[in-house]
Amino acid sequence: MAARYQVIRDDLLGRITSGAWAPGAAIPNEAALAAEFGVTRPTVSRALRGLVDRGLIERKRKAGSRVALHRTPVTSMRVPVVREEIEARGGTYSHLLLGRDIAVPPDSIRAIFGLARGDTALRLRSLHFDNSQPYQLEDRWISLATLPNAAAQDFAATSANEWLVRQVPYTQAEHVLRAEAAGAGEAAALKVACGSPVFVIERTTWSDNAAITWVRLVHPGAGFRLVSRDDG
Amino acid sequence: MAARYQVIRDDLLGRITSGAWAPGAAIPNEAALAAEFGVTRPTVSRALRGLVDRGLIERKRKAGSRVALHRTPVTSMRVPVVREEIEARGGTYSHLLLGRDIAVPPDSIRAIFGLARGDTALRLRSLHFDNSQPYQLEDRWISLATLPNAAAQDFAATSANEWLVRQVPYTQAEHVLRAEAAGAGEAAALKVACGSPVFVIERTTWSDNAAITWVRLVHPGAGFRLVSRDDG
DNA sequence: AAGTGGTCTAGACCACGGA
DNA sequence: CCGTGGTCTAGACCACTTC
Repeated sequence: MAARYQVIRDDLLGRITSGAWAPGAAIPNEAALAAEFGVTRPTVSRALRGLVDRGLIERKRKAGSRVALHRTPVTSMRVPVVREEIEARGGTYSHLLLGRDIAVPPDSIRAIFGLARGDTALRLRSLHFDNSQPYQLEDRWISLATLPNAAAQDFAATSANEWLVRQVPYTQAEHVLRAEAAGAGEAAALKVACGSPVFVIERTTWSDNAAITWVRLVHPGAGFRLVSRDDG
Repeated sequence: MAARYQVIRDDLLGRITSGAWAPGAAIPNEAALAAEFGVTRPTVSRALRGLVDRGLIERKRKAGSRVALHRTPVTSMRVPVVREEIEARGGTYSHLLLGRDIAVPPDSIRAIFGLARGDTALRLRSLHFDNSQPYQLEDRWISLATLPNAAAQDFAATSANEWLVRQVPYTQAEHVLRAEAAGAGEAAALKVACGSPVFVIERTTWSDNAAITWVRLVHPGAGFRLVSRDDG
């Protein structure tokens, strides 16, 4: 069932977590481990690569391998697609297109999209509902330089996010997470008190170094949590 | 410089992002790609594995490989170590131990630690400063069942987090991120208005399925953002 | 100079799962 | 059944880094 490189990886993982190999300690070289486990060196190499990917060990040629001193606390985070997130909970998803226009974006967006002064982009504002309750307020800019055919698309039926992922697989993304006080407009749309805490996600998405879209997602603070789970 | 498997991986990545291979489309099998690039099959396999890890393609035996339809929006998130985060910005880090006692934890913590009713754990409350400004309020429980020697440790000098990562490399972690309104005590400690938005991180850490610690980190909303960057 | 990890080959066996 | 991906071997060459 389990591949040999996985068995070896987990075995070595156990030596680290059990403390048998303390942080900073040297690890036998690949040849020695290959002999110990009765496999060839490439197999050991693959097992060790898994530990490097998790930030558990550090390797240098000639110097050898060591248990990492400072674990880089990197976890994988899943920023949910609204529809899937809601339907996974058994809720009913719907959304409403609040506004759609082609306009000159603010300088911050302009810089991200690499637009010249006066260039325009597509702006969409919409509201997502979970069982008719406001769940997320979305303010999105789409680069028409990268996706000219977005101008012809009607986003009333399919949401912008669903349309976009179908168009271009993204290669890079950046998320900024913040807690803010709800502004007047946001509070009204989300039906919360003005000034109450909201969870804000700002996501910029690139495909092959070309910016596709920038979006600001606002959740009512009380009704939203982002969970990330990082398995060894 | 670049390894052949990397060159092949990036070449295939380009075919996907350029749209030459649309989402859902079939990819030539490993043998065909090996012939095309003039390498052996294991090298192609490694290149494709990189694309699977990024969620760009899906593979099934016999059925072959396809460009993924639904990109799983998984990004890696770096939850910063306070000291490093502050010092990286050129700030001066300091921290203050507000309280330390051995007590019976609330049921939620008890369940995570797997403790019997009435069992105790170590509780630490501390405040972290960036240039003498409150940066983060920390409320932590440490399982004495897993780490009995924590009871003998003085956490005034080294912060709990720094001590812990030196003790046990963790293998699993779960983060819950939320926006909340500051409570009275929190607001006072962080020097913000009561009810103003705060960014809350709750992290549970396990080593080899044994819970190590649970911590609640509260940041003033205006002064904190979490950035995650996912490179292709 | 020499040890270590990084990669690649040529060939092989096998498990899975669609037809 | 049998094509496909998943893995492993035995051996090799090379790049990097410390000695």
